[in-house]
Amino acid sequence: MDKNLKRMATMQRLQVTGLELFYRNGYYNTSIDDILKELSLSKGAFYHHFDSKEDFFVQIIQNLVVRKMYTMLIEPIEGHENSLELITNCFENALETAVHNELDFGFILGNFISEFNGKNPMIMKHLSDILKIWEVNLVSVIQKGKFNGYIDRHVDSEGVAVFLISSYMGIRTFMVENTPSARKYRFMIQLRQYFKSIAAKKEIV
Amino acid sequence: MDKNLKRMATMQRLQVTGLELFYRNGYYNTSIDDILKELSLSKGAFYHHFDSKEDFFVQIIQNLVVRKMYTMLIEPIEGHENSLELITNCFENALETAVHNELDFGFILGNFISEFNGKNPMIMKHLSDILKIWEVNLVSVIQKGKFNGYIDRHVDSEGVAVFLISSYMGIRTFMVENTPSARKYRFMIQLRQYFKSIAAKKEIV
DNA sequence: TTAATAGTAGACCAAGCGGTCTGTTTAAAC
DNA sequence: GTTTAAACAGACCGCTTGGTCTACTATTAA
Repeated sequence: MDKNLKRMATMQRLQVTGLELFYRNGYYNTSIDDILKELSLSKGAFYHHFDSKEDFFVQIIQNLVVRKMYTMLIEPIEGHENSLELITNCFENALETAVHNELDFGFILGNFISEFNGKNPMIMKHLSDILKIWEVNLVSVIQKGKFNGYIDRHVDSEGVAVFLISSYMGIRTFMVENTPSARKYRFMIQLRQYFKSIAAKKEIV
Repeated sequence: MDKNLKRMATMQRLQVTGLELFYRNGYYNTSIDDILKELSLSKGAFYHHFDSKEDFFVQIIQNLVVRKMYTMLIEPIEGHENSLELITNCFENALETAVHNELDFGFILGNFISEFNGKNPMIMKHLSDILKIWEVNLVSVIQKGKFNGYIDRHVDSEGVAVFLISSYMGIRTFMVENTPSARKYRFMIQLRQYFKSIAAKKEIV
């Protein structure tokens, strides 16, 4: 095989498995040997491709996490239809994959933020940046919703974004603890309730 | 000093410092030596009082965390006044202590749940129990609010509780990441907005 | 005063960690 | 075919971890 392709393939395999394990067991609780064992690779291979465990993790964030974030939580809410409906569907889908215990990149962020908070400012910076992307996109979608007449013009777009991100990260933590499907269901109903309250009041003019 | 008093005092000191460090650095990332160093105590002292690190942690949960949970998040919302107002004030206060980086026991729970999820079912059970206490109390307060005419009788009390716990744990994670005070402010406004939407509609009869 | 025991100190251990280093295999370049 | 460098294997190192064990000290009961 072409050397460069082989390099890419190995790095990709390491990163995918790495994220999987970091997600399941946490960063500090996952050893490099754990990842290597899963792939039947050696220390030599790992340190040939990555400088350190930290460098490895940062690359995972920048490659896998950012990309998935876009496809799961950002792209689905872009468009010119009803913003609130788009966000609702997006959350619905994201939480549904979470019910089935698949990788959920909104949740991953929250998890890692708790883990690295106060310990590794450099990694925190990277996590913050991604969260910021999500936040900025939410704000702009909400503002679009105001212009399009779907959302009440008096609401604070920034505030809604903060509230949405919070409740999403929160329900995800709460879902791992017990009865994920039932909690998702209840959560979505209350989210719709909240959305109704910030929707534009019809024909008051 | 009386031996039994001394025993209690040492155990208490260990637990308080232990919780502090576990909260700041995580359970797996805090060594027993870290705690011992802080108090200038030895391994001998520790293992004379506790069977293991795990046993130590469980005792912290059962003593400190449960108690603080009551004083911070449960007792403040008991009473016969407007439930929604009580909860609002309670969240306001709890988040304010969080802004000042003090121990926040609602957040502690969320943090530990992420950390132990899938790793230590026994500890997860203990954390779940505490969360359940919070949840049950919220539900009963909300139901009281319905009876008292403060909350719309059609809302799902269980759902509201899920939504509240989620958003609380979520905003706490989000607050550690950046500008805690501003985010708290924005969050509270949206929470009030949500509360308004589930409040009993006045004199429609 | 003495015997017994709770409390404490800290050397020690095996296991696991991130990371290094040397040697071997593999594949592209000539 | 030979050379060269990338890809990989795995022994090894220094350090930290949770936990044990033996010895010393302080306190209480007799």
